[in-house]
Amino acid sequence: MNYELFAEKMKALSDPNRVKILDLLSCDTLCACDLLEHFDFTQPTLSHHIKLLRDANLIVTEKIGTWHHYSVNRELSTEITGILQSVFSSSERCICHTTINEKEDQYEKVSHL
Amino acid sequence: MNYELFAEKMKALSDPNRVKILDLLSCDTLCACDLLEHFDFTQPTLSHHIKLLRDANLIVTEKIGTWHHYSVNRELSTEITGILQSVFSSSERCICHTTINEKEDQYEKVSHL
DNA sequence: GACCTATATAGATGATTGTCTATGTACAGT
DNA sequence: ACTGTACATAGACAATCATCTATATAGGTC
Repeated sequence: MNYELFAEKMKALSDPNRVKILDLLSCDTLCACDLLEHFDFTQPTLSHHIKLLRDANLIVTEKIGTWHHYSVNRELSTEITGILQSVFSSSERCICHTTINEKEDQYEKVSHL
Repeated sequence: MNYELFAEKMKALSDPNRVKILDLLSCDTLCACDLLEHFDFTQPTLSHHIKLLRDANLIVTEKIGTWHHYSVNRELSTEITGILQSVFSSSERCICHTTINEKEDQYEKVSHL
């Protein structure tokens, strides 16, 4: 697994407002103006959060005329939960199964994302 | 769900070094000095990361004499993946199922953590 | 008690983050 | 073309973060 890439996804989820955005989008595709009604911050701040979520591939955007329709990327949800469980559960490449020298190599090479 | 609490767990996972710590601990209980061999930073920095992981309840500590033995809290892993999936999948309290006025109330009340 | 080892804490510092105001861009209707 | 609306970008700023050095604490050993 690539720790950097996974940590980036987690960072995108590390703000309560962004989690709320995902939760709001989980049921229905919404535009920015619809989302904004549920928050106290300004439109540029929402735009900033949406950019971070989009960069992390957690949401996808469809432009229709002036409106942008945002929806969650459910594939990434299953991918993230899978990686999370692999982090928390023991595996062959775990330290206790490798010598000190083998270990670092493996941590560099293996990549899930 | 409580967005704040969940985001805090995600923030604890948002650093690649902390993810690696969890992965290292996932197979075996380790002490700080064992963990430190796998990183380039100093002992106080490791201590800082461990504190954040412990505060988030992602790892537990058992003191035996001078040594501290750290291990992952697997219960929290399943809890987090469950919440993550509920964020990404639609539910009854989703915006499309509630009126504008009902909605904010529900987001305040419901709590999973 | 003196010393060593394992870990935590304190305080400093540069980098990153969340938010704001101001402005830009892109499309629609008149 | 002009105006309005939806969203993005730029730049500033205060707060938070990851890291460091220095020091403290706490448990062994002699």
